[in-house]
Amino acid sequence: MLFQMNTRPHIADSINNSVLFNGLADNQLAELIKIGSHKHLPPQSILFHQDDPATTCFMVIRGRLKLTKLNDQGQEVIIRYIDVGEVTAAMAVLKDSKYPVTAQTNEKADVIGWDKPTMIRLIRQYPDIAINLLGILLARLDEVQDRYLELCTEQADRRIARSLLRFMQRAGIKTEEGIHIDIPLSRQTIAEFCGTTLFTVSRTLSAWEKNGWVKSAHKKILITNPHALVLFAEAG
Amino acid sequence: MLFQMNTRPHIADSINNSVLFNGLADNQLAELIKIGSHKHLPPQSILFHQDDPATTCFMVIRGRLKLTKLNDQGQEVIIRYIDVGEVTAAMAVLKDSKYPVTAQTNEKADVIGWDKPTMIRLIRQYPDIAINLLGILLARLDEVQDRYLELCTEQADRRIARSLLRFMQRAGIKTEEGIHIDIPLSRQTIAEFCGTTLFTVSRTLSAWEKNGWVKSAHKKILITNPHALVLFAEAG
DNA sequence: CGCTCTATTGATAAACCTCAAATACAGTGG
DNA sequence: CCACTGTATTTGAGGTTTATCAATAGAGCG
Repeated sequence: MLFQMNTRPHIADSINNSVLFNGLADNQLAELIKIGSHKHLPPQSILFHQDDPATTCFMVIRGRLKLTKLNDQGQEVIIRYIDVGEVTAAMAVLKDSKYPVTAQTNEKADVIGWDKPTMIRLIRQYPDIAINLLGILLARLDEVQDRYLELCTEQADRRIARSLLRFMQRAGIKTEEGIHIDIPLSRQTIAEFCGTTLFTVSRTLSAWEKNGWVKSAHKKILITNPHALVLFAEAG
Repeated sequence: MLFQMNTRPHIADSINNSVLFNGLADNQLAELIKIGSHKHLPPQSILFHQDDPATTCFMVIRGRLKLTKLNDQGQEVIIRYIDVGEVTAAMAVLKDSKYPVTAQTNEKADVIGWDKPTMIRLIRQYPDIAINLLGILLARLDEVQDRYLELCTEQADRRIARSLLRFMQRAGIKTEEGIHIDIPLSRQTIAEFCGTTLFTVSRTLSAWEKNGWVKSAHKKILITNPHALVLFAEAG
């Protein structure tokens, strides 16, 4: 176990810093790493599809998962991103529950999966996991409800601003030029996240680039004036 | 306890049929009824406000709560309804978590509240409660995400159709004329539920009334052709 | 009966989507 | 290194949806 933790320090770190397994001892975490099924995902691959929902709970060890939903016409909407140390398909734990979302990668990623019986056993063994899971779900419910409110009441440019700020909070890296968002974000991707079209996103970002609020180049976004963006998002 | 259960059969029924307390024995339920703080809510009253989030978990015993969110400009959006036997503000259980929504009544309602220490004690005593709560949260997360998808990708009339169908599922009563929705639904209310305006709802319902799909009269909605509504919602 | 809240309907305008065409960019294989 | 190819992005024109505003009518309630 120690060997594993030394050769793959990122795995132990991810699990150790995860909210789900918060409170567990080191040897318990090592056990988790051992019993989980490790999976490497190449870029643009699908971990599970909404038409065939996961029965396994996954934690991201490296990279990032994109959780999406498709409607009848095949239009895609981004529900959220799952970062390192975060879990998805935790509902595989619960009997009779389906959670129709699709998880895919933009860039290569590694995940650990624990199947239903294992998760149930884990929860019985460490009841804190259930409590942690409750907290995670509540945070996500709250976030989606916030975005639902925004989608209902705000217009596209403000939703785009809020989306950028959300991405910034999740994956922002400070540079001397500004805050760089460390996710490859196409116009299409941003549009799918906040419910608009890539054209509207393009026009809006062009305008903000003229204002000096952002700088963008092919899937890379740099926020040069976060303050202005916040003011715009909140007050118009 | 038996006395209480006999004089207020609806309370015991509500708790007994609740998902949250599923699996608990009768005497345990009676205990819950006893230790909870009972509250009667007149129509149009606010149980808790998003600016002052609840620290108590509430279960609806009679009537129905409306959960809403307000944005900066005071525009209201309906997150969901909490029916008899359902709970809200369950996050009061978790330390450090805030859940900024407003719970209010349209018509008079009764609720039982359990404060944070009580809920924590209950969960420790009956771990099934945490599992049940997980299931409830997952179902709600899924529902909001569905509506998020719809709001992103579908236009107003189809969202209205889907909203009516959701209300029908929750509060539909079969009559010889059709299915009556047993919630007072104004045009404004429907609009706040699916992210449009009362004018669009009014026009849409007028059109459907001409089609013979629905019949409506002052906050009362009767769905006379559910099948047509389903077809319209799914296929356009 | 009058007051207030709700609903209808029309006219207008704004936001934003759709489509088209041009340009820029990244990666690939010669 | 360069042409080639497919993907991203930009920008414009035009059209549709839907919000906004206004004016009126109806329903419920004291």
